[in-house]
Amino acid sequence: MAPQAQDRAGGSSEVAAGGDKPWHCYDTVFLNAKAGMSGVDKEKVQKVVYEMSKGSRYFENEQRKEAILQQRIEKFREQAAKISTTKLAETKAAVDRRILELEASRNLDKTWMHVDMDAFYAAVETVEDVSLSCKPMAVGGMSMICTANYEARKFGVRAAMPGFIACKLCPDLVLIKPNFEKYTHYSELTRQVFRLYDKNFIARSLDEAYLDITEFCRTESIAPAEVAERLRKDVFEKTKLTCSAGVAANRLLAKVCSDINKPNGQFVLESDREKIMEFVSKLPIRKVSGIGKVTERLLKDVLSINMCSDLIENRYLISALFSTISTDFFLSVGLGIGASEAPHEEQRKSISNERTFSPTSDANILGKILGDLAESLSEDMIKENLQGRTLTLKLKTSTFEVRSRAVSVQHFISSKKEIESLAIKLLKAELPISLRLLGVRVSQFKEDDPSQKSIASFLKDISDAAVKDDDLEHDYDEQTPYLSDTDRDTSCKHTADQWTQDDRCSLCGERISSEYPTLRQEHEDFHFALKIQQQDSVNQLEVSKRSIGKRPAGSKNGPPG
DNA sequence: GGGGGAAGGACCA
DNA sequence: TTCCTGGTCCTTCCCCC
Repeated sequence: MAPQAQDRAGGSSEVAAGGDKPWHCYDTVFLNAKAGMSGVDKEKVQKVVYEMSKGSRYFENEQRKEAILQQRIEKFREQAAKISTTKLAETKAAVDRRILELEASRNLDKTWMHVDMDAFYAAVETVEDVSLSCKPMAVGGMSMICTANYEARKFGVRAAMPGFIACKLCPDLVLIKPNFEKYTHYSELTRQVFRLYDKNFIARSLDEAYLDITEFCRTESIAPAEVAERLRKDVFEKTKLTCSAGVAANRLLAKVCSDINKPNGQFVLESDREKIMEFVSKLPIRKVSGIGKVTERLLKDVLSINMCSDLIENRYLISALFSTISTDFFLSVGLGIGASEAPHEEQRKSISNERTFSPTSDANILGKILGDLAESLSEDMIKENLQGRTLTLKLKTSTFEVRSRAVSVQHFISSKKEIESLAIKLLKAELPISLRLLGVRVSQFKEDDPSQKSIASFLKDISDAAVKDDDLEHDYDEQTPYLSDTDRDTSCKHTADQWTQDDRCSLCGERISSEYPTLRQEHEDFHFALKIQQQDSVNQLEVSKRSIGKRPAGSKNGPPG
């Protein structure tokens, strides 16, 4: 897994330098060449992108980020200059030991293939409308392009580029609206082929997958190169789409290899340590998945690292400057070591929904958008049977600054009302504000699904939890900011029909917020269960009720007990 | 000082 | 006139114990 975050940024110090070619200062991700863009007039593209962008709020924000990056680079340089020879000597032993450990973990017995469909969305559109085949075409809209065909790439048009800039670069560009149902259908056709080679293949997106072809090569007694050719032929016959493949001893290298002879090509890297080290010595760091624009700048500008082998040459400085996780990643890349075992089944960690709109500071409009987002997120969560206890509100200001605000509750939420109510609370704390994007995300999922349980097991669970932890008073985390005491839900020991209009229990006077219907529902479910379990003693049930909304026994996701 | 939540950011397709 | 969306992981900061 790639390390990310702040300590992996970098920079060339031309930010607002100006000069007679000011566009050289403006570095965006879509100036990075992709397959099919080798003959592009980079100078012209850079100039057009700069001219179209300068002065905009987006551009100003990019400059702000660039300035921050520069500061980080300077800080790193200062730190690097301060590292004494004594400190480096101390680092040396640990780093060399780590390299030996990584070498010991190198596995050359596996054969991985990375398959990448060529300009997938654009290719699907062309299969369905052959007249597009010789025209420059991109899938996307005026604000953003998802992918461009190879004709369009000749003009410098590529994914992640705004459509209006693409149209300036290529006035004859045909823009097609994305149709994800269509792409999903074709993706499934490719996956039917992948399954024949590795039934446990790892799908990374609609157009990419990793296949462990070790067994296939062995049982069929054929070389990996032949397997790749056969698979690509099968995919084409099934879909009329071309793909590229990379074969290597691990997924990190296989991914790099699939890009080498793109489009409609393949590259096999022999599973031999010497060959791998030679390959890595000529591999620019930016080609590695996990090293993006910022990390590349940091490594280049601070340590003059350009090729992956430079990571090993600079290993002591890297170790002294970066975190253990980052250092481990860089050393692995430098040695050409990557994951070669099948990964554990990955579980979703969060689910979200966001929307960009014309900048507005109208609280009513923002509230309406939040309501729509909450509704669609709730639908997605219900479809996937998910409930979570942390809600994060994402905001992008009209000046493109991104912020997030989060709140955790002690019960699990999934309904529109709960999501909306928490999101509105977080938004209110930010007003007045002018925004161009709002997003809602729910995380910290329930580990097991209570809807699958019988009422009896539900009762048993809450009863078990109660005897482990019986001092719950409030439904919110004690430390949660943004919420006053009056916002806190309070558990109650009485029956559902004793709630008054203002959600206060008529017997004990404690308050339950009407804004958290799940808790309320749980309460009512509990009393419903109470009626059908009349043989249980009142005492036992009161204990059970007090634990509703708390961490299930043994759960890692709950708040501290 | 360690654990955990919140915030921000890098990166990927 | 128009610079996305949805997801993961990492780091830093801060609070609490």
